[in-house]
Amino acid sequence: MNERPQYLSAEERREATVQAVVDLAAEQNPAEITTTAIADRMGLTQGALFRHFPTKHAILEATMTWVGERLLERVDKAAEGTKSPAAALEAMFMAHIDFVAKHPGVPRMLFGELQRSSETLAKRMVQTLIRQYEQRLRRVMEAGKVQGELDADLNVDAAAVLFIGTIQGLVMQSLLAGKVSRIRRDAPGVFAIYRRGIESTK
Amino acid sequence: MNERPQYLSAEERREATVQAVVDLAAEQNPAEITTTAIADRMGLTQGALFRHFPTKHAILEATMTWVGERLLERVDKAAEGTKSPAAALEAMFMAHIDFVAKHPGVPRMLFGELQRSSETLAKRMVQTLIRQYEQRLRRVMEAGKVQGELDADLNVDAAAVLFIGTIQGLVMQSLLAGKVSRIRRDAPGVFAIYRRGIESTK
DNA sequence: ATGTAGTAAGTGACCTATTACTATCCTAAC
DNA sequence: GTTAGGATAGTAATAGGTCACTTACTACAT
Repeated sequence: MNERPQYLSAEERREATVQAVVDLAAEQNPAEITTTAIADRMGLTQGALFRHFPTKHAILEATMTWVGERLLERVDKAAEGTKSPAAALEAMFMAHIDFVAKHPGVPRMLFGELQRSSETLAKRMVQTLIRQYEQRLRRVMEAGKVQGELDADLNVDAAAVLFIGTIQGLVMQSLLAGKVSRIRRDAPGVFAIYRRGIESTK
Repeated sequence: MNERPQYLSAEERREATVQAVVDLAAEQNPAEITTTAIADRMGLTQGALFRHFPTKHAILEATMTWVGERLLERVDKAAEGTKSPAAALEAMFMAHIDFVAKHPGVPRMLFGELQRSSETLAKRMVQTLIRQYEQRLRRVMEAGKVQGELDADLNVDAAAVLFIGTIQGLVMQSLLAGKVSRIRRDAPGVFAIYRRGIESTK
């Protein structure tokens, strides 16, 4: 047991801070996360955070970077091991659902950041993230159209919007029920309808 | 011209206050709407609001009541003049999109209220609203299954979740682009995919 | 011994709500 | 009609709380 206070390096603290934010966002309204709450969670005093980040906003930016990297990495990896575009889409969906179920605060933070009136850096990062995500979706869908798995007349832009909306709907449902477990439970049924909407009639 | 200040009745002020909140939510982050901002919009001083509402939260509650009544009324009316369940669903969707395009702050307020950690009355009202909405959707969909327009094996609960998610996705897209007009523009394409996902294969 | 991680105690900005006072409206009596 | 006067809508100022961020100092590591 190490009862004495243990000083961490700057990079370790930055990493731990981001983790604290992601965890807190799962438990409470992301908009209401204060620097005091973050510091408490880490066992530090509030002022200590400003040794590693110049502003609270910089903490949010670091968190967005973390989220973006992790989410895209997981979704990409899920798509890699698949044999067809339709299978890739389903794998991406399930990987995304898995990520959201593990970090329920993340989609809420993203949505909250998008609502900001001022053009903050964090908001810009979220916009970039979602655009990159949509680009991946469109690429897979185009491949699916060529291959014949997906409807030849499919509106790929609309399908990408709906893909993300599908997840957003599940997140909303989990907020309604107050249970994160609903996301995993309801995901297959919702995706089945989505797939039916984009696949070719065999 | 009436240059002199004109006093309004209590009920008129309550109505005007709700309108101010709905309008402000369209322009800025609903979470950042202050009583000063509401009062400024109405041409009053901040303290005057507390003549008509005991707390800021009471203002939000009144706004939620307004939103719930208006939205359900419009959706119900749209469904009335239709000849089939599938047509009713499309009319409900378009009425909802029309409402959201006219009041872009509304879905953002609802989602933000759902995120509250504390169990506020306003949060409860949003939960009730969405449940009532889903109930209407399920009823129409069940009728569609009986009639044969919708897939006999359709998971009605999942379809209701996706219906709302579809709108949520469009709202997110409008936030990404910073243009409310995208909602109306993209709605038909997105709904086409949704309908394809739930209708019976002819 | 020196640089860095952390603390404790502020500071000023902003926000909700209250209070003491003023302006306007409405009604009833003349 | 005019007007006294109570009821109500509104103002200005401020109290009290919370929040992000700063500063002066201390503990720790190498």
